[in-house]
Amino acid sequence: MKHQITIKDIAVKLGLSTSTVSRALKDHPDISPKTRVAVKELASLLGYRPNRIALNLRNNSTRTIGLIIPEIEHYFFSAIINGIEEVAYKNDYSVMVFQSNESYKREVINTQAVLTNRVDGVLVSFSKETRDFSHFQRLIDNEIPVVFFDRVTEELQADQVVADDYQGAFIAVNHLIEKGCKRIAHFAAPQSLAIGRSRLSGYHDALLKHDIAYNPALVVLADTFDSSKKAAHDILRNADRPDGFFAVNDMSAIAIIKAAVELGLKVPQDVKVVGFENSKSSALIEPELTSVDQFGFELGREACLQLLRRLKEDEDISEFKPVKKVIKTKLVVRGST
Amino acid sequence: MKHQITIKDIAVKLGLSTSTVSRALKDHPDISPKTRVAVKELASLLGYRPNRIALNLRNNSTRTIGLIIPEIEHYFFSAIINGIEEVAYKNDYSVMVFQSNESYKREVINTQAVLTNRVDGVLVSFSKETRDFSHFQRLIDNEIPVVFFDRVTEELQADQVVADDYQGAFIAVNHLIEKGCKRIAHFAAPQSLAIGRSRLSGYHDALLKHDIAYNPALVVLADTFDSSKKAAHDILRNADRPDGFFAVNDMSAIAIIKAAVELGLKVPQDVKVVGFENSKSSALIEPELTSVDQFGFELGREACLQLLRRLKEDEDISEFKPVKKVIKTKLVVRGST
DNA sequence: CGAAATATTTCAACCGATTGCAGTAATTTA
DNA sequence: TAAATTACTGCAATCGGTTGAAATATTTCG
Repeated sequence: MKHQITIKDIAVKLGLSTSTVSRALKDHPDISPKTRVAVKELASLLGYRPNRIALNLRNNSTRTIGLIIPEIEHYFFSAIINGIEEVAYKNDYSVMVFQSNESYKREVINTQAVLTNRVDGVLVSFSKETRDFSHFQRLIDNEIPVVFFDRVTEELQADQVVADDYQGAFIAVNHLIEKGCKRIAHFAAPQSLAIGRSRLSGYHDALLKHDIAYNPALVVLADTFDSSKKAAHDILRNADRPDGFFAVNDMSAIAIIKAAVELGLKVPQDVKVVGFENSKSSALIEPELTSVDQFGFELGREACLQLLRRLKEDEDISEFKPVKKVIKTKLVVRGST
Repeated sequence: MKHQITIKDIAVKLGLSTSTVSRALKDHPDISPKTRVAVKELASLLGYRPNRIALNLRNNSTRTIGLIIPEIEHYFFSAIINGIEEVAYKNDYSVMVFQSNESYKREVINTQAVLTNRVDGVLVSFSKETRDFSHFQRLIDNEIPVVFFDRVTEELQADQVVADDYQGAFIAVNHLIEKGCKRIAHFAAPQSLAIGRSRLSGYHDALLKHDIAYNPALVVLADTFDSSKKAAHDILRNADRPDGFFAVNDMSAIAIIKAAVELGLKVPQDVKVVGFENSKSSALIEPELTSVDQFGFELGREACLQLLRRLKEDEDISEFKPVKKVIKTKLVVRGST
């Protein structure tokens, strides 16, 4: 990088001290109008921009937010990043992105990276592998505000922003029942994730409400396209195949539709399918997918706003009360049900 | 943030000077083994981590890359970010993400943001609105290496990494012709973008090769789902409707398929469609979409690698020779042709 | 044993900007 | 005209770490 114009350059050229220049630039009342004008003119002439790093050092703040996320290349997460960046931008913060790629080990390294980069706060959605949270505890111990979103844990004293997974699952399954489904399967996420548990629980309670017995055989661990396609093939070949599916995400739901079509079944006549996410893809497939919108953009916004709130607070850690923000979900009904 | 352990804390506790501690931590030969061990032990006991910001200030480098991108919430770009983050991570760089949201004005602000954040280098794919490039020239004037990817311009002396748009378009249209299409429409991106021009040109030349006259009426500006769906409806209602479509991206292609289906046309029997991107969605729709894979992840990797190369160089700006890296594309044939 | 050589540690300046306090100049007041 | 205000401006320390040069401690050797 070229030599950047510093306050000293301006000071030397005008025969002033750096302190005077500094004060002139920020309209300090002590500085005479003449000096102030001269300094400002020269500053803009030279294209002076304050060195943020020097300020960072002095203020012990970087106006930077660290974002640790499983994978960017996934509609839901990219929508979240979009929301986060939007709020950060409006509040003059920058966002540093770190992917864990669903790897616990890499996630630990990511937490070290946000520490070295001295970000002011961190937004986290942890990996599927993560069971131990001490690397996040380390951030909290350093009094770096951490807000978890989507993938959260009760094991840490930290803010959470999540979609209302339980409610979303409940309305989805309720919808299937109202559409006449009697035998509803659930393709679930790992039960180590709260979203996995909440969605299963919503599924369970919606069945109960309609006096349908909960049948563990109809709950399958399958949250990717490939695993879901395979599982759907298997389960749909049974004589007593399900007439409805509630999938933990859209990819899984789409895989189910594809499997059903491949087996000569008609969607929604023979099998109805509901996804979770309301991704762009849900409107593209045929039939279009009924899905629970979990408002990723909103979720990102809220998570970032909550973090900014923490950053503004006088952090009296002894009085810390974690906040849990739940974003209501909404069923978007389309052709698959 | 809590008080972070500094070199001074260690120095005071051991009755040493900060210089000794600093040297001990980096195995400087001047330091006696006894001191070195003592310092290192205390450092790890206290959980000392060097303050990156102080180093940034001194070294005038942040080991941070700025990324300016139209929108994160788009498969192609998120794949690129993925590739970039991957390379940055392996080389111990961090990535700061700035969205332009396809807005020129915001893009200008983004370039200022990367300047204030004193990133070491910048990766850019500019907005559809951008006609004037002086904000990027400002970065270059500051001797901050800039690498453009996907959306590039010849107006600036800067490195470029692009997919082989011409070749991709050519093989796509060639494929349509070989499949029997006689009347091929092209849904194009704005001609202000190089990708728009290159893909049109590939389309044009593939027609020529097969002695099919180029018909301007078959070239439509439509690069979003909605605009493409509308345009496809219009053009497919004509008596002399096209029997093949080459769309500038997958969203556009999918919209065409949807429109065709809505009009009672069969894909690929009545109309064949090729997209560009090979996004996740292309394999989800029915029929699955034939598409030109532009390897977003690779493109991101290469762009970041090129930037890192520049960062390593002794930047003798007078001898700067821009590099243009072209990533070969590949046609992925599926059910839509 | 004392000087020279070597080993180890400290001093002080620096990176760029901020800010409390001291200092100087200009103006007002007695 | 001298003293007291007031208006400006500069000094120096600070943020945390690095590094050339100087200082001190320890060894080595004649």
